[in-house]
Amino acid sequence: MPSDRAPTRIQKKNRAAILEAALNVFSSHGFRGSTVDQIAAESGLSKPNLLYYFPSKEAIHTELLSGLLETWLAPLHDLDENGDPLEELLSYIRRKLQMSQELPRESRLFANELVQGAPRIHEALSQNLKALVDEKTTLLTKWMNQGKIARVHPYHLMFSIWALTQHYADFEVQVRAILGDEDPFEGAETFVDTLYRKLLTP
Amino acid sequence: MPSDRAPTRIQKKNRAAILEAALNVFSSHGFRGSTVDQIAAESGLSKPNLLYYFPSKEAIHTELLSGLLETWLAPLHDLDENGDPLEELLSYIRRKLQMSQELPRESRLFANELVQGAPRIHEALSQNLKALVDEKTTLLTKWMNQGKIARVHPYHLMFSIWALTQHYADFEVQVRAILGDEDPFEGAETFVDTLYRKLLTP
DNA sequence: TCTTGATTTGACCATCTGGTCAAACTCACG
DNA sequence: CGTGAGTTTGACCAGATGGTCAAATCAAGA
Repeated sequence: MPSDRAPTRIQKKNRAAILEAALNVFSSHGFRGSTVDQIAAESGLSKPNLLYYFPSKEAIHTELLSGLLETWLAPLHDLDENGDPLEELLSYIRRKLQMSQELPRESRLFANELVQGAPRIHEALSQNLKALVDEKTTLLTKWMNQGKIARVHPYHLMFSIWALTQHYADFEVQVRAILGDEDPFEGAETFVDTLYRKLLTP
Repeated sequence: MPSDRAPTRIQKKNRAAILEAALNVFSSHGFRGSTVDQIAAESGLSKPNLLYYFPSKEAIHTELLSGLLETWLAPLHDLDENGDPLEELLSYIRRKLQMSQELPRESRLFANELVQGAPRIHEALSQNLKALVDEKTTLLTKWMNQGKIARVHPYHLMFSIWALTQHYADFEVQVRAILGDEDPFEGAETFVDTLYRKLLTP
């Protein structure tokens, strides 16, 4: 086990390789469906060597999730009280859609965890996420009261944005099976933009 | 193994019990995360007895999925060419939402499979589902051309309906973590109704 | 009631899987 | 270049898991 001193060059490289490999494996097979051997192979390390850097499979998974949570919530964090309400929301939605396109593995990592009842991130949901969402829905309600955007249920508005944007990453196989060669994200951007403009224009 | 004669009373009862148990287990842990022992315990049978009725874990899973696919696609099948376009769509959406509420296990069973790349139902997606969707999107396009509903990308309209309605079943933990005691489906119905009325009213 | 096919089970097996460990090897630095 | 900390690995282990099988039990019709 690496000591608690500053990480060496090799430690940095190998820990990064492991997390990258784990993201691939966990996001495509879920926690239980992934094996340490798979992650080891994918990262180019032997299994004992991998377990020299992380104490357990669970530890890798936990570190991945908590490390990515911040990235995952950043767009919502950035929803700006001082911007134009409709444009702020549309830009949030566009960023979420972009994340589905550029970080589909991350999306599926969380999707896997959530669909199975979130046994390992239940706390983060009802603490961090809940607090952030409450803060932002308060802002949304304010905008609605000011007549800046149409009045809809703010929590369900949130859910709809997550559902719509993450769908393209989480259920990518299905989307591709239907669309064939058509690029999913091209049509998606226009579609969601239209949808939320119509929904939210007062 | 039961012969290929007409199933006995016991066969019917036990096969049903196994499929019911398997739905519970597979939908909450995914295929790989579920064990034959779990399904056996849940169905009240011993493991060898369970394997007397189904040749393998995989066979149970396959039968579940293919058995439920029809139920799952029924609401879309029922989209009626001769009804009022907007009302037909809204009623489809309401039915999908109701299925999320009443059959969340079924929804999560498919979600688990899809998020992991649909290794076991890829064919059904690009055959049955694709054909049905193509048929119905043709109808949607016709309605759009007739000016009965607003013109949007029909495939993405479909995706949005699936994403929005199934979200409440698939990511139920998250929804509940945010909503607290509030009933998800009460707000959801009003929300999606408003949303699709605004989107689709020409 | 007797017989025969259907049903059930305890014991068992091979393989997979997460994890350990001692020994070997490598690297950076004095 | 020598040395000690850091790194790597082959061999191994215990428990979990999917699946088998022969023997025992049960149920329904002749």
